[in-house]
Order: sequence, then structure tokens, then C-alpha cells
Amino acid sequence: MGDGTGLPASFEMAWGVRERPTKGPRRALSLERVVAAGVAVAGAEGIGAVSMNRVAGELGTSAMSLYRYVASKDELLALMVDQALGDVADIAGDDGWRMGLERWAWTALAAYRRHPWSLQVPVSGPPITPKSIAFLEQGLRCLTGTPLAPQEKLSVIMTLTSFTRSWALLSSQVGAALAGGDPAAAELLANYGAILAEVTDPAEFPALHELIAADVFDSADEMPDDDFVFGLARVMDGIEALIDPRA
Amino acid sequence: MGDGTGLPASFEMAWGVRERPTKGPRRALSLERVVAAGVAVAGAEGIGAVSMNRVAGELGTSAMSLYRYVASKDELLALMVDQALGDVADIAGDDGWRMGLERWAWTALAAYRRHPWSLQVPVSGPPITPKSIAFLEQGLRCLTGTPLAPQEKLSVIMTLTSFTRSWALLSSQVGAALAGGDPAAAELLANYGAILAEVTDPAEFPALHELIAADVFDSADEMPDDDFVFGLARVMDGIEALIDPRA
DNA sequence: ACGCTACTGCGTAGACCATAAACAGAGATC
DNA sequence: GATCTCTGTTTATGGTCTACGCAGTAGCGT
Repeated sequence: MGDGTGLPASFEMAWGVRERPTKGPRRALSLERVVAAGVAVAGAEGIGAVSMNRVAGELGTSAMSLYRYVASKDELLALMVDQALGDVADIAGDDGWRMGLERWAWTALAAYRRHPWSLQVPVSGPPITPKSIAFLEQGLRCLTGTPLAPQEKLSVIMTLTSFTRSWALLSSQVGAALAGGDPAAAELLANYGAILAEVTDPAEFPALHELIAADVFDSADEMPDDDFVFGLARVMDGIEALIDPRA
Repeated sequence: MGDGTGLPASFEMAWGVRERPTKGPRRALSLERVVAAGVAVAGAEGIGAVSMNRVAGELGTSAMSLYRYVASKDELLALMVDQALGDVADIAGDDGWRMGLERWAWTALAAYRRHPWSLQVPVSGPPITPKSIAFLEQGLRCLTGTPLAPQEKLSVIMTLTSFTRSWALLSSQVGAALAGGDPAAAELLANYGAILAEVTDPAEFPALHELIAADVFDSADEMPDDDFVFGLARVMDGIEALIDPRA
């Protein structure tokens, strides 16, 4: 087994393991540049525009050249998502786990906002790329000193991650529908409450119609971060209810 | 505006709005059968095998026929996901909001387990299909009688949904890697802890290595629902911390 | 200096994919 | 019976990923 990690070669490259082979012609590109080109295309024209051809075009070469750096398109996408996380600065401070984790969640949200397309890439396994692991480390550090078992720490981070990611996804889609090009999506969103009202029977959906009557579904136009603040507070309260009794 | 909902025609069909036009030849298929065929293909061969051609083959017709029932592949996928939720029975009981919401979450998890492929379909907007709305209604009913504002109720449901969905996704991928065909994924998962250890520097990732040392990443083999129970309890505690002080 | 050999970029081609457009027939309505 | 709408299907277009193979490059061992 030795030092074979079993990871795809491009991932090992991203981790900095694996020295570049010394023989052969000099490489015209680098994994970094390929991934960066992918990120550029996704950022400018959306994840749907990311094809091997398009990315290669951005670099002035042809599609097949990219396969010298990446074994498949899925690998490229995974590395793009990793890159999108950005370089993670130190997050945990000395102001307690709660403040730290909240900063952590807001940092993740900011990264998702910067690269909304990264939310559209289908998740294909547990995190294994450098920046996502570094980010996990930052989250875990916030919990250092708390009376939680290791397994519990991981569960806490997972819970928080899933909430943040889901909210970022919803929020980005709403934002895209409002600002973006698709007029059908925009209209659907603008009339969301009305559509629900028209399609459901108040007698059959009483709880839903209570919300419709309260205009809950139409206030999405503004869409500040209030809902995120609210949900985040709920999740943190839940964690606090676990930690506090032990202290 | 009248009764034009602005929804795609196939969605109106799924809701039962829209009478079938009386002219022209009798239809050879039905929207239900098309969606059911898609679900069958996805269940048997995974979401990746769902192509218009493959689904049409399942029905003994040709790809273009499906476009008489569905305007695009995305619509078909959305309807398949809706179908996967299954018929929702009454969930809210008289044993309090917490028990109700927990049943609700477990019901959702069961549906995801029954149709893991539905987690791979990229989410493309707020829920608008019959069964997902019915499911939302069930969740909201659990909160009837609680001192929560309408907007808060929706936020609570969203928080719970996102947690459940994320956990189901992770759990299904782990399950697929262990049982499924891809030996690379299986090996990655089996050595997950070891790989992390090999690729990261303990000095740079102290919090992570604490977890690795505790074998947290290797106990995934068993993977019962313990983590879901744990996270669910956290989320519910968070909601309880909001409700209790008001009662 | 001179193969050897590993490695490079890239062109070609195959297998699929979603779907636009046009068409011949079915069957209810006038 | 004529009309007119809706039906399934055929054909065609432009896109996707990527397996394969080729010609050329540059370091290494001799």
C-alpha cells in the first residue's frame, strides 16, 4: 500500500502529494489553470456552460488536452467546487464555540454566494479535496474544548453544513429567478403564493392556506438573510442544549 | 389571468387541473405511465440511465412520443421526484408537535431510502408538485397550535427538510459505495480515515486528527441511523428552545 | 552524443444525448 | 361528409463525453 492513497491522480495533485514526473515535454498547462478556467466559465455563464470543449476553448487548446490533467469531467467539477470554497482563514477565535461556528456558517454562505454554481454540482461522495477538508478542520476547531465526543463533533458539523448548504441553494435559486434571465421562473416565484392557492383546496390544505393568507410566500421578493439568521439560531440552540448541561 | 396558473402543462395535469381535450386520436399512454416508467428505470439502473430513449423503450414507444406528455426532460425528472415521495398519510397526531415532526422526518427519510436516485436530481426551484406540497402540509400541521408565527413555521420546516435531505443523501451515497458496483468508491470509503491521515499534516489539522485517532471516520461501515437520531434531536431541541419560553 | 522511453498535446471518431420540425393518420364536432 | 385538432413517429441537428492512436519532445542511462 505504501503511499498510494487510492485517490484520483488529480486529487493527489491538488493535495500537493505526487511530484511532477521529470521526463517528457514540458506541460503547456497546469491543473490549477484548468480548474481556474472551469471556475471562470461557470462563474460567467453558469454550470451548464461548463463542457470540456468550452473550458478548453478558454485555455486556447482542445478538449482532449484537458484529459492529461483530469481523468473525467466529474473530477474537474469536484476540483472546481473545492476551489470555489476559497482559501480558508482562521475562523475559530477565543469568543466561544457558538460565535465561532456562526462565523464558520457565514463564511460558508459567503463562499456559496460568490460561486452559486458550486451548489448545482451533484455531490458525489464524502469530502476529500484540500479546501473542503481545511474548512472542516476550521469547523472542528470551533468545538475544541467543548465536552463533546469526537463523533458528536462531526455530527454537529454535518448538521450545520447541511443547513447552510440547503439554505444557500434555495436562496441562490430565488436570487437567480429574480435577477436572472428565465422569465418563467421569475413569474412562478412572483406568483408563488397565488399559484399554491389556486392549485390547492383550502379544506384539504388548511395549514398551508394559513401561511398563504399570511403572505408568507410572497415576501420572498425581498429575501434578506432573516431566514438564515432564524434557522441558524435554531440549530445553534439545539447544539447549546447538548453542550450546556455538561458544563 | 383567470385560471391560468402559469405552471407547465404537465404539472397542471399532475394536479388534476386541466381536462383532457376531447378531439384527436385517443392517447396511447398517460402522464402517470410515463412518470412511472421513469421511476422504474431510475430505480433499476440509477438516475444516470434515465434518458428519453431509455424511458420510451420501457414503454415500447420512441423518445419523441414522450414529448406529448412532458415538455422537457427536466419536467419529467421533477414529476418523478414528486412521485417518489409516495402517498403521504396523515402524520400529525395528538402527541405534540415534537413527536409529529419526528415522525415527519422519518417518513421523509424512508421515502428517500426507497428512491435514493431522487436525491441526485438537481433541485431547480421551490416545491410546486402535488405530493411535495401535500408533504409540506403534513409538516405544517404538526406545528398547528404552537405559538409560532407563520413565517417561523415555514422556516422550521425548511430547516428540518434540509437536514433530513442532506443526511439521506450522505447516507445513500455511503450505502451505494458499500453495496454498489463501484469498487473505487468502496475502497475510498473503507480507507477514508487512513486517506485523510495520509494526506493531511497532523500539525496543520489537529482537530481533524483528533477525530481520525478516535476512529470516527472508520465506523461508517456499520452506519446505522445513530447519526440521524443525534442530528434530529439537535434540530428538535433548537425548535423546542424557541417554542417553550412562549408557552 | 545517442537511443530509449516516458510523457506530451491533439485529431479523429464513436456512441449517446435532448429536442426542433415536418408529416400522415385518427376521430370528435359542425 | 368536411374540418380541424390532436396524435405518434420519422428525420435531422447540434451538442455531450471520452477511447484510441499518432507524432513529437525531452530527460536519463550509456
